[in-house]
Amino acid sequence: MLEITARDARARRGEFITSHGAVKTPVFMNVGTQAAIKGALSADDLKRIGCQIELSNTYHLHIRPGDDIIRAQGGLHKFMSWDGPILTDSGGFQIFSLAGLRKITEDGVTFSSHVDGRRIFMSPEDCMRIQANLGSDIAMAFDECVKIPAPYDYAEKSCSRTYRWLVRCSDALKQLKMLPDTVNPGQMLFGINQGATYKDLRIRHMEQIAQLDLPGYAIGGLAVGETAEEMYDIIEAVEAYMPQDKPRYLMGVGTPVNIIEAVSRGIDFFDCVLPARNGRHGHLFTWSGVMNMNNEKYKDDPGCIDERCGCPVCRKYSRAYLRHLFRSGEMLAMRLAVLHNLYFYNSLMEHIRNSIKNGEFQAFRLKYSKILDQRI
RNA sequence: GGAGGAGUUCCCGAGUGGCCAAAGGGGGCAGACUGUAAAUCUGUUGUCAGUGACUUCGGUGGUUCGAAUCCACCCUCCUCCA
Repeated sequence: MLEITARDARARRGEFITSHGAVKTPVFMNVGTQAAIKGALSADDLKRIGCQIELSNTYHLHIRPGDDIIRAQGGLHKFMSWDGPILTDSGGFQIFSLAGLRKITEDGVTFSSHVDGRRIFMSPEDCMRIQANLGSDIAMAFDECVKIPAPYDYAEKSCSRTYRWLVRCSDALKQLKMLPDTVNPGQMLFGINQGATYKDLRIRHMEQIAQLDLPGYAIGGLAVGETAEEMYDIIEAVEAYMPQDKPRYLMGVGTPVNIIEAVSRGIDFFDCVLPARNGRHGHLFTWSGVMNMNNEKYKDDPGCIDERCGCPVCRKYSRAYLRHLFRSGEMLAMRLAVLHNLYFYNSLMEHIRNSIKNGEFQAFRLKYSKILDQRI
């Protein structure tokens, strides 16, 4: 259950309880695919940058080191030394992004491992067993993230298969949680809405999965090539059919503006690789827009990244120094940039939550939804 | 003093008569990135003019329809022998 504590139009502020603590929503989940935040951040760093919940990946951890190993180490929380909530993504996105390496059937998906090429079969039941071994607080359903644009026929077939897979996921996880040695008895399953850009498919699928009364629901398969407007339209269409008292998670999204726009359409959970990946590449998010720290114009800039940012990096280091670190290929460049970007994202969410509480979200949205994605 | 070798566009370095403004790398400049096969990938890097023109391969002359490439002399550097 998502306890909703404030609303501003469709935007909601709330609290979601997991076995590793409460999550204040809207929330950004910090992505650590392989049980690590790329950019050399530790679990301690996550605390410093205001991370509420971390996200890891079923497919990646199954391949390496192996979910059995993580289970034997006491589960993912212990393994990576993070005692806060964890959501594990199912590998559905990898079905999409590793398209050249896989084959999909009703039973499940056969992958070639991107690590060593060996063939791996994963069914919805396997996916749940793996996530149960990891012991995450939220397990994501095994879905197919369909490529956009997709032929209607294919999207429809894929959708109904994803629905059947969801039923199997739900049944499998119930069984797994009843085992006496289950790693996380409080593990919850979120279902994932699909349907490419077809609103009728999206809505029909959402209606179907809502009936399973799962602890949360995600919208998947967006931000994969369609325009932002198309994405917003789909969110609006689907949101009307999502249970009010359950968290809504927009998977893989997005830019700061994407997030604000999605919150205004009723979304509560987000995750995205952008702050970490772009940070590693020198792109930094600020309250005045996005800057490329590699640019020559910063070579002698004594200011910090963003005066309005309270992150540990902005309190200490100049743009000139950061640019030097990037130009020199120093590992510290990435670390500092990712620290800043994730702090920025987490603090963006905090601002969003506060503005909803104070009834100022629409003003906040008006003020920032143009400038935050702008290049400076 | 003698004998060999080398000097190429910001740097390293390929090129030994036309397809060469000149491979490749580095460096520089810029762009992309949305449930992470990404510390990655892409573009650009003589000048001016938007197709084309002009200047450039140590220097100066020469051979040739045509030279970074061949010849002569000069300058600089390296190695070996005295």
